[in-house]
Amino acid sequence: MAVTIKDVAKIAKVNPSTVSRVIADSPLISVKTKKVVREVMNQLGYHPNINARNLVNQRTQSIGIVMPSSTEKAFQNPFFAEVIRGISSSAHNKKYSLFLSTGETEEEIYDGVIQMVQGKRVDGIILLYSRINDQIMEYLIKQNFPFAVIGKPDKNADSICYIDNDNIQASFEVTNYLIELGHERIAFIGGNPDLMVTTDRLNGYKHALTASGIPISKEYIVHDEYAKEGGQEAVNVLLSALNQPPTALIVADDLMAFGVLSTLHEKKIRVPEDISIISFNNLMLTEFSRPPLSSVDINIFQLGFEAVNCLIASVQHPKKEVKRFIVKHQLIKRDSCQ
Amino acid sequence: MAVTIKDVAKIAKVNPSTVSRVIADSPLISVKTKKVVREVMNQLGYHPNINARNLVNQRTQSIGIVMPSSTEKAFQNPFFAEVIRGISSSAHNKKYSLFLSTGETEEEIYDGVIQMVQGKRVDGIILLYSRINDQIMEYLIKQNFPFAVIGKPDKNADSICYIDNDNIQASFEVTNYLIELGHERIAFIGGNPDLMVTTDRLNGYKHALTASGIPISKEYIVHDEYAKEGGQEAVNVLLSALNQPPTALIVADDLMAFGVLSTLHEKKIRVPEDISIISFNNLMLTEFSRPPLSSVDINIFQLGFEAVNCLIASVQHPKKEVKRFIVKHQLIKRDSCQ
DNA sequence: TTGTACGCGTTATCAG
DNA sequence: CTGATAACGCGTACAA
Repeated sequence: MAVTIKDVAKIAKVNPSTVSRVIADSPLISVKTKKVVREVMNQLGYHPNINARNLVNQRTQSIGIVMPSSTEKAFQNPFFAEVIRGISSSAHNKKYSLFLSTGETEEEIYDGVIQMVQGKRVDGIILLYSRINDQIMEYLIKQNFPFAVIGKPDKNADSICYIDNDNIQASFEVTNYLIELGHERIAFIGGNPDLMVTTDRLNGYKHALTASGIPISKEYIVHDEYAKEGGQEAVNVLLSALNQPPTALIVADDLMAFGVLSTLHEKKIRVPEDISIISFNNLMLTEFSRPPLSSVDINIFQLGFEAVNCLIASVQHPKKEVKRFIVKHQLIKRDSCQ
Repeated sequence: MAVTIKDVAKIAKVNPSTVSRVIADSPLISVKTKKVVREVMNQLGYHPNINARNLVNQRTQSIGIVMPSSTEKAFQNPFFAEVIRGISSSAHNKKYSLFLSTGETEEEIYDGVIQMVQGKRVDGIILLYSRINDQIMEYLIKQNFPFAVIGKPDKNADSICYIDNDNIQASFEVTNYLIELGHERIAFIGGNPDLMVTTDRLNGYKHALTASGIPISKEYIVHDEYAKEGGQEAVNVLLSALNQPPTALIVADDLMAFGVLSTLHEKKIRVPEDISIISFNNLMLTEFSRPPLSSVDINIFQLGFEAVNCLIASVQHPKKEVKRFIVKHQLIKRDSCQ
């Protein structure tokens, strides 16, 4: 059995409550007593039992992280490693721990969240994605449980704490960049259309076209979730089936863009000579592709970092208005557009 | 205040202990009582308080995951997402939750582990990497705390529960593959030499050379940690500075291989015509590189999956001999070698 | 088959 | 400044 507060108390010849106060560094305790107690603590190798502490405090100093279903290909996107890095960094600063959701299906993850919340295992939750009609988000709202979303909620956006890029604007700029390069036949390859990030990027693209008087063609808009298959299929649809194939591609995600690049190469279509391509997220890998991929840096790390800050703020001051944060983006020009 | 076991008891007109037994589905309780209690539980929306349960049970049904320091570039390697996917899958099967270490420096992570262990926050720990003289591992051994390592421990290997590939053999095969293709000037680009995986892969390479009577040249062995800089520097050292440059490269990690590929391209050195290249891990991305990268599939998912199995086995039967698992590997030939 | 009583390790309130 | 005591929510011997 591990050493408890009582053991320390006994040896230090004080009451357990005194030891507890020493741990909390209460100013009520005399310097002398503190010193004695701390010595005994070190000597015995005392460490507080976190479960007991959580139980009595009614809070856990830990945050639940909800990832997409691990069966989804999206899970493997380095995006998540990077948000978690940001989350981890800020959480550590604020002395919070991280709890990971597990589960392969929607349903399993949903149940896991309920366990976390009702079981009082975490003080707040961060959703690493935002999609339409998400039951988890609805549940958290109904429970009035503190949470933060990375991405833009599909509804109730004004009462939800979320951290996002201005994806509409980013996509608008990207599209304009291509237009300025002289392109008019610009296609959009999106990911899962249920994700808000996809719709936002699509909308920015549409706005930009409209603003420049270029008609929006349904044939130029393709959705596909998976990097490889998506890449192949999208390219086939856009370049083989159309008699007016696009001269530039906007791809909603770097990973998918890799798939597209690879398919284009197989088809002996040169980038950027024959077709330009630009994507989003600016993963570390974009500089290694051939040609190096132009991409929008969305500061993934900061998304995670600020999510924790916002969440903790709303955990500590549940009444205050919800915090929000828009993380800056930046178009990184490499060699995939001309 | 949330609904507790007492609330349920009161309404169901039974004793709290009876409710507790119903939760545990004790065979002592009559079917009738169970039904009544369960109805009340549903009606009130009862969920057990996990902290209270952890406290009394002296176990938490959760596993601590220790990643490399988040400042290290290695953190971003998709390898980790994939192990965690495997861990998550098995953990969920076995009703275990996951707890993530945070911390940027060595020291912070070490402290975090101590908190987890002494605070009784987790029942066991999985180390996602293995390197020489790891203080965390030494601590866990000293504490006799259940843990599993992904990779091979540098010492006490026979008393530690670990999950690994046969990296020596894998590297041996890879090297032979290149030798069979007719290469004799084969270089090795390794990662962090403190990692066991690096040494194992290096050793397999050396064995194979020796077995074929090819002398081992120090000039052909380069270590570099980072994908990009590593790629550039390694290529410079090997191809520009030597008067007998290698005709084939074995790279210890796909990510680094990307860096190498990119640098080679800048230098207008063709792969595989001018130089062959092969690497390890078979990340999803390897098929997108140009040329698609030959790589060793090490079944990352399974590494994580089995790690949980081994760990839980040793949590539940601390006396039994430690479990081990060697995950199979497979050489995936693509187009980067000739 | 169910109820009683106690303990798990802390913190917080109230005396002193 | 410190001690005694009552929670926190649950599980489990022991009793009935």
